[in-house]
Amino acid sequence: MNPLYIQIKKRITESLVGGLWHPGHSIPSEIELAQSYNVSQGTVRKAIDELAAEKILIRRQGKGTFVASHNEEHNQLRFLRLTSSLGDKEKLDNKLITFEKEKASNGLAKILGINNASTVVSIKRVLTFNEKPLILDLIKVPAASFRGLTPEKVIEKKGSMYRMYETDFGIQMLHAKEKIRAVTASAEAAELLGVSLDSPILSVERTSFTYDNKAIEWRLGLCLTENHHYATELE
Amino acid sequence: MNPLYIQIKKRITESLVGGLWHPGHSIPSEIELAQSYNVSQGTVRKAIDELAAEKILIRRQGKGTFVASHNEEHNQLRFLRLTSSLGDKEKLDNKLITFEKEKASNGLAKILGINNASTVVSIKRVLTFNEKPLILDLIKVPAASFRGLTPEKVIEKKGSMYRMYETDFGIQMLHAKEKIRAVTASAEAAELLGVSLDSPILSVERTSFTYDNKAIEWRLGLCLTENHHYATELE
DNA sequence: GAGTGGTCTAGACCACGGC
DNA sequence: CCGTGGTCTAGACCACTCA
Repeated sequence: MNPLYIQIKKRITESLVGGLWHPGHSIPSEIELAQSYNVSQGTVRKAIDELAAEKILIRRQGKGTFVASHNEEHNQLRFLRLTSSLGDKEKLDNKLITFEKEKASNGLAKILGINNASTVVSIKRVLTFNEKPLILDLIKVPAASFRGLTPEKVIEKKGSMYRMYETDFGIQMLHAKEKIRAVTASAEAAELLGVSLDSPILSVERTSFTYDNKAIEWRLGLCLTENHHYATELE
Repeated sequence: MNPLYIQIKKRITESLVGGLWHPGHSIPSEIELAQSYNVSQGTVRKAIDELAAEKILIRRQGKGTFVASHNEEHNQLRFLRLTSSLGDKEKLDNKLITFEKEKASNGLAKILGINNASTVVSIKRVLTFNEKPLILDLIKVPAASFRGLTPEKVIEKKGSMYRMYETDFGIQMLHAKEKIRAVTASAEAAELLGVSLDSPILSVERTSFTYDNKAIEWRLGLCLTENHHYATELE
């Protein structure tokens, strides 16, 4: 049998997945949870500690424990690791290129955990910083999970896809895996990013996950790294 | 005043830095530490919990708590994020190109936290996988911290620089920051890696740190990513 | 002042490793 | 069997937030 605090953690996660508690709002206090689960406060505390470490919950002394939300300004770019090498502040913008529905390839279906040839929404866009194109994104999400996703919504949200997923579809991005390569610009990428053919491009392939490691989005980002770099930390 | 467990954590870290306990060996049991620090076992436990989360200590139920070591086989490549896209097992090898001592530039001195124009050891090498060149590394470390570092040592250790730092110089790599870019192959890189001029190359600039965030090594890795990718996780 | 999370303690019992 | 870390509990007190 699993340790008690792991079971409590699971039950809390289930309440989160089930939508019992909502992002940005508080969950019951440790004492209340301890009573309703019939365990000691210390056990609830340990369960919440882990969820807080995973950034799924946020503790605030004196106020309570809250469901993490990515709506706040400073969280907008939580998953955007590309930063200016000069350290200047930049104005982010979003230009939609295409918005289509299509059948998922076998590989994509496997990654997203959906049936072969299920419908996916395919979005192509260019992110600009200070009016200059920097990233060409190709994004694919299961249509079934995002009914009502329209080109207008993508444009309206100005590039904050993950924020839109949360507010409009109740789907939260919790973590992601990336594969990074150096490639040369294709004809399309060269044109959309405004560089010459065969310029070096940083290719970032990302699969994003929500609760319980359920894949929810696949995307390929092609980034210019002349004045920017991808920052990461090894531990 | 800091919480007690933070103070205990600091005292444990000091013992590690001071070399009182050695990598791979066990530290005193929680009960002994609690007695010698005059705190409860729970407080020591919380301090060790954090150090274990940072992979500085390793707990083993029934055996004790050990100082993390990177000598084990499976830890060899802890900081090598480049993996084969095909998933095959590969034979790693190491070819030393140049080994020189030089004066640190101002930028490098600042990164490494040493005086301007201090002497650094500069190493250039090529890492091969299955006999094929894959990474061109340029490594710079403060000469003062690595007295006795010779070309022979680099060759002998077959690419495990961090292992050598630990066993031969008592310096442990704990974490690192990286900046990643896509660039084109210089004439030198093209020749050493066996690709054509202007091929796309993944540039990985790394600064590595030991205890207390002290920088200890700077390196630039130029990687071929035709059949490999750099893997990372966002959380 | 009431309620929240944060720290600290003391003690009980469990699970694992090695003698 | 003993000693280790791992879990769980109960209770005390502190620090912070807000009415």
